[in-house]
Amino acid sequence: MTKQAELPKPGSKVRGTRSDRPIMVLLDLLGRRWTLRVLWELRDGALRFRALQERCGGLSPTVLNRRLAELRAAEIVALGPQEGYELTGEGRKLLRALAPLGEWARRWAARPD
Amino acid sequence: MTKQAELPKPGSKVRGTRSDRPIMVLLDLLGRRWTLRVLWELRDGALRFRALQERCGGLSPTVLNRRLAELRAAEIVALGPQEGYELTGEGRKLLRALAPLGEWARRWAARPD
DNA sequence: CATGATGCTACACAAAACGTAGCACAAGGA
DNA sequence: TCCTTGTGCTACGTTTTGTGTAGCATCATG
Repeated sequence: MTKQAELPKPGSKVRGTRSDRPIMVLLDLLGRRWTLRVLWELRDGALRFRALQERCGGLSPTVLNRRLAELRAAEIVALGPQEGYELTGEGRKLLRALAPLGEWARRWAARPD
Repeated sequence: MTKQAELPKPGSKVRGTRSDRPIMVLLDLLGRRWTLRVLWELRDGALRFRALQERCGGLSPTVLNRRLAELRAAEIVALGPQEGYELTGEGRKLLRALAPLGEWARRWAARPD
């Protein structure tokens, strides 16, 4: 066993944060490098470790593994033995809550500079 | 003038990402440490530099300044001379797109472990 | 001309992420 | 049996990013 994934959970102090409000915990978790991207890439179904890594532009396995451990500890992502990494029920809800970002990003990218 | 804020914009390659799709650019921007938190803290109105710093648990001015530069370059945040840092019109829309997170986080924190 | 508030920078140190290599295990085929 | 392929994952040296503290320049106020 290696080091336990540092799952931010209410009650424990969060990286640089004194608050234990759920939203802070969540923002901390999602604010780590690649986390949002990983979730996004899982939106259409399960992916195996290496496939996920490739989708994310070949990020280092070190970080991918850590992010996956965190997301699994948070019960947002699960590893199915056949299917690979996939969103849990809650994970899918989270992604749905994140969905408006796609629309916003498209308009944002088209802004006149 | 110091180093230009590395504004991810479509067309430029994004940190570790070869894609120029707007959503990737956005996920990269929001996935930097403290970015989501800073936006969240600005949800109720403008804050001055030091106030914002304190709200974020006293993060270092170095990083806060960099994040603010990025968000200003992205036209998500603006600095009003009297009011302080505040969300732009687009910024407010982005935060509205992010709003469901609060609800999700509350249910998520209450999950039975 | 002090005082306090503003935004911001410098710098030495620590933590996080990167890139590459490779391990242990299991399944499939020769 | 041995070879290959794919699985998730770890080691380790380098680079990038963030931290913590100090302090600067500017401006308004007393």
